[in-house]
Amino acid sequence: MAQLQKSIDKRTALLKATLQLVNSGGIQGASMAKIAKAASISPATIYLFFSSKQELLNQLYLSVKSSFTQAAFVNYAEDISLEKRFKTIWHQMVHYKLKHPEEASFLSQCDNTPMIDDQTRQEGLLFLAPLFDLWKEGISKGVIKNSSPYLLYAHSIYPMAFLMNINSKDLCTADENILNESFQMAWDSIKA
Amino acid sequence: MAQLQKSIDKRTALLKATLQLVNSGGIQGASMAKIAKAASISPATIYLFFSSKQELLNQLYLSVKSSFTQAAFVNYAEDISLEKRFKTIWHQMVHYKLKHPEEASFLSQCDNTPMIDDQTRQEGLLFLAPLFDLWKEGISKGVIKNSSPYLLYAHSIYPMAFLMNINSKDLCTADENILNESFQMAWDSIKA
Amino acid sequence: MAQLQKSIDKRTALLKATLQLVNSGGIQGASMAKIAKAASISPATIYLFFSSKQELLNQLYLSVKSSFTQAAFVNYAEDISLEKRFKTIWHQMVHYKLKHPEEASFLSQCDNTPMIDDQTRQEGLLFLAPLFDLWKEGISKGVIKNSSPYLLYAHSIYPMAFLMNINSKDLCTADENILNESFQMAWDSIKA
Amino acid sequence: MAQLQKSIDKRTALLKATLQLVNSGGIQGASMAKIAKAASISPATIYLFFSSKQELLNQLYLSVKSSFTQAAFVNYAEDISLEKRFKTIWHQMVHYKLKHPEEASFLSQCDNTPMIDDQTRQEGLLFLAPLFDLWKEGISKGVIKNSSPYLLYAHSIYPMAFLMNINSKDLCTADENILNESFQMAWDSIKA
DNA sequence: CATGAATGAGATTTCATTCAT
DNA sequence: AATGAATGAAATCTCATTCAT
Repeated sequence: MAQLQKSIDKRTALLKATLQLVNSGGIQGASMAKIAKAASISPATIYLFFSSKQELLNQLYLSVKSSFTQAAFVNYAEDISLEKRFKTIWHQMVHYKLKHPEEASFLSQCDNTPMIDDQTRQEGLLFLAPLFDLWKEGISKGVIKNSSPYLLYAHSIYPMAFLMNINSKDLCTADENILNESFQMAWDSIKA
Repeated sequence: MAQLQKSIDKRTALLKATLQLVNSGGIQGASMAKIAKAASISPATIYLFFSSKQELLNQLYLSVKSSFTQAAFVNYAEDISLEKRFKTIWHQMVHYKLKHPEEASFLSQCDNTPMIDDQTRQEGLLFLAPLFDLWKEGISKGVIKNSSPYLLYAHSIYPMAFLMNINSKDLCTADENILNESFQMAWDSIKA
Repeated sequence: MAQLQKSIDKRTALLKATLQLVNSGGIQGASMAKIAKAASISPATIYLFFSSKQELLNQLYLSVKSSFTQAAFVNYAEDISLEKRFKTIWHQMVHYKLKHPEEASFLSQCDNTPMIDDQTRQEGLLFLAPLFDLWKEGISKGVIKNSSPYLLYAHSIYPMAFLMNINSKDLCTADENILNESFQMAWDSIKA
Repeated sequence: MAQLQKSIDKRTALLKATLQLVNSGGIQGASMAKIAKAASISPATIYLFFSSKQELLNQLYLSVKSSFTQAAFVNYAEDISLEKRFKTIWHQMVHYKLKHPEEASFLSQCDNTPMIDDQTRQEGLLFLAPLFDLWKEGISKGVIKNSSPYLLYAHSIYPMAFLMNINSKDLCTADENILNESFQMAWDSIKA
């Protein structure tokens, strides 16, 4: 049991070290040697947990995506209006990204790199199922535009990434007002 | 004069070669050696035009961004309604991205890589001045929401990138209907 | 007693696994980790039986050489003509190599690798004693050329390896005729 | 011209360094780093001449094989008896191997390693064409056994490798007498 | 006795960049 | 101005071996 725990800890330490290194120097900057050193293990040991750098990054992607969506869908009550439910999810997403800038930045960096497999990306999308269901319900109720979930995502969720980006670069501070404005735009774009 | 022309041609050839290589193998895959070979010059010669790989990529970024925005703002008549002017710009942007997938993909890849300097990114935004002016006009006329241009951009232009991404991966075909739906969402999000 | 048997079984499994792995991927391809996995034991356990990879290979060499020569000298009757006795041995050797291509290939691979110690190679030659005795007898009877057994071996036995090699690469099929021709050459080369 | 010469020299130095290292420590022992150091260049520079370690070894194989066969077929007069011509070739081969033990040992090590491609091995065989022609002539004249050249090779040339092996290990000194005996065996095995 | 976990050392290969010409 | 040659440094990954349990 102690052994298993140690193993899990090491895996976690590896994922964490990778996250930080990608954050500070990009995917290129996160070399296996640096990751190993940051996790206080030998480079060779990484390969006991992940068969390649690609797999390490893909696993990290899924891990972060999972953590992100879990935060997004917490406190999810079905007994309130659809708009309010969407608003809750949206704000929880933003809140997560503001509170975990490393995770947010990592996910952004993954958006357009060939290091993340298409299949892994697909798996990552599955975590969004509750949101997709919400939209489906909204469409059937005539509250949401009858469009592909991809389109709804592109216009109501994807803009967050840009917002976080410029926020982290001090071009624009994501204060309460800004966030409310942004949510309003998101909602306006998808509401029927 | 002939000398100067030859110099410009080489620079152009370098930028083009880089664009294609980044497109087919990611930024990592575009090594200086490959770029040199694709442009039919010596690796050493690259450094007569660009002081480093970073600068080459930054210059390419500005070049593509410029080409993109030029296409976006062509046929720009001031005598039609503001919505129609925005619609024209929006569709011309989409049209450019569909017609120049390499450029579109390159810009996407640049969105979150540390290879592009913040300063260069800023310069790139300047090309969007006409759009920002349009929004300012719209705001003063009460047609556009009174928000930061960053927010307006995040919600009405940035979603395109996602759309192009999934289009290129065959998850969703960007046909006429989809584009119209997407524009509607963009407009709904920013209109007052 | 059961313990001892289990120990012997493991040793045998290790040798077998090594043989197969060397056969399919060369000596380089047979890593200790793969050998362990193929023999269903832990890498660390190998070192309870063999002090190093070198020793494992050397032991395997002796084991295969022993098995090969045992097959060669079976049914060895002293009451027939010397040529017929040699012919029997020769054909039994060929037969063994054709029937056990993994063993044959392994021995070939060992011929010129520094992984096999000179001393072990010497020990391997001892298994050929009956053949050397036969030659000594032949020499004294004036039936065999009065040469060093090394020379006799080089010309009458060693060529088999080449034959098996090209047979396994489909350059030449070792059918009945070919084998008879080859034996005739072997005999012609050493007969007085 | 000076540049070209320097390039050729470096290639030659690389081949030579590889030959020596393979000779002293086996193919495994000849790491690219050691080869580079022995040739007094950077590891990266090797790849300007050979695209991989495999190719380096294959090229070396062809180079040595070519040098070996050139030595074998020098002073080749057509106006003497077929047996004498064969004898000349045979002795020149032996002479080369005795004088160039590193080359001889390298060729032996190549016999059974997967690092040498089948195709390269085939190319290597082409160098033996004059010998194969000689045999063909001998067969048609009824002087040589009517067998496949592979068989003739296996019994008259291949034994040399074994001889050189044990010679280099002081098991048996390849003096004049031994060589004459060995040639006699080679000839007896293939003569009609 | 047996092992899963761990690793230091080293393997091959790549790359952005420089330098002599 | 232009370059082919060259490279130091670093990348990913492997392997024979050990050790705490």
